[in-house]
Amino acid sequence: MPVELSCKSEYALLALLELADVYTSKEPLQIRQISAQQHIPDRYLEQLLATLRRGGIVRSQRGAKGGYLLAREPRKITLLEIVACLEGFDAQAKEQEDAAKFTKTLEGGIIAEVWQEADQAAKTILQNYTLQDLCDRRDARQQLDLMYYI
Amino acid sequence: MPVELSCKSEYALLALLELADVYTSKEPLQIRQISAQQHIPDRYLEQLLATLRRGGIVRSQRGAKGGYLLAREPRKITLLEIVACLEGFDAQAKEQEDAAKFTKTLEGGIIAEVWQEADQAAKTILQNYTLQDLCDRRDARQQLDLMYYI
DNA sequence: CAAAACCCTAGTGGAAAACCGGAGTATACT
DNA sequence: AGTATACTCCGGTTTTCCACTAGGGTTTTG
Ligand code: FES
Ligand code: FES
Repeated sequence: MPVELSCKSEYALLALLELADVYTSKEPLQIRQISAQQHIPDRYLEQLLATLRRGGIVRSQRGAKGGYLLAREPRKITLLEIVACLEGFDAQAKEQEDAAKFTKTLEGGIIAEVWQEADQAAKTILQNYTLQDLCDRRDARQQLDLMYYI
Repeated sequence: MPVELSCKSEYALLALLELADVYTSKEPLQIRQISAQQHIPDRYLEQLLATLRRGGIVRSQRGAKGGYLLAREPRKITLLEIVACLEGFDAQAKEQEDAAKFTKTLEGGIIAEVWQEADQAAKTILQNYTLQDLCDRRDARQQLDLMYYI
């Protein structure tokens, strides 16, 4: 119940998985291709990729034959970093003001502490997964499904 | 970033802390008193307490001289139970449909799995805190603040 | 019976999230 | 150089959700 998976993060992860698949080719992937493949509204995905670029997770190449590439190897990109990039900036500010509001009262401060502990636990999980891990896991699953099919 | 603390949960926890304080007296506490003490909109708190009652966390006594009491000792009420009661029912349904939507595609399923793992980690934290723990922690903090003041 | 409390159900307002559109800018290819 | 392509910036719209409000009903006390 407590951990949210926003539409934003989901779209971004799907897009990054696509980029991770073609990472070794060094060829950029275009918004259109990704949005068609993963059924994501292209104009919206554009915004997300721009945010990821500003966050240093993705590189972009402008002009004809342009597109997006991962800025680093999939092994070096954690899920926490991704979601922090997308929701982190304003969310972090939001969190600060929430903490401030709560800490005005003693009880509120205690509650905020416990919630931060829970939050930290969830973050640690996401910290320990990389894009590569997701790819590997998906490939393994696909193999398994194939074997069952036969 | 990922763990939400909704207004609902916050209000409910504050109210339950009040109830926990007077638990031994076996005297019911009224909505008005709680809302005044913790600055919670009374009409809203009413709904939350109703939900907590349906969830078996709180008992109510109707009529004049009525009010609310904890259904069990504070030691036997976990924070997870509280938040699950408040956001759980529709959130759980929501979660199911999300999982179903994601699992339609292979990538979506993988992502959902990871998120559930993170969610589980956060839940475990909340599972291991009871209302009594919060009270104790608050009291300890209060003592400390007092000592610094002197 | 009347007052005090809880009990239900619905509805409102506003903010945030998701999504769309248009004009601008860089790049590649001919 | 010129044109097509694709990213970039920024503003607007739609939709969804949440905190909150409201009104009428039921139970208990005295
Ligand atoms: S019920 Fe909300 S994450 Fe499981
Ligand atoms: S930034 Fe969202 S919980 Fe810490």
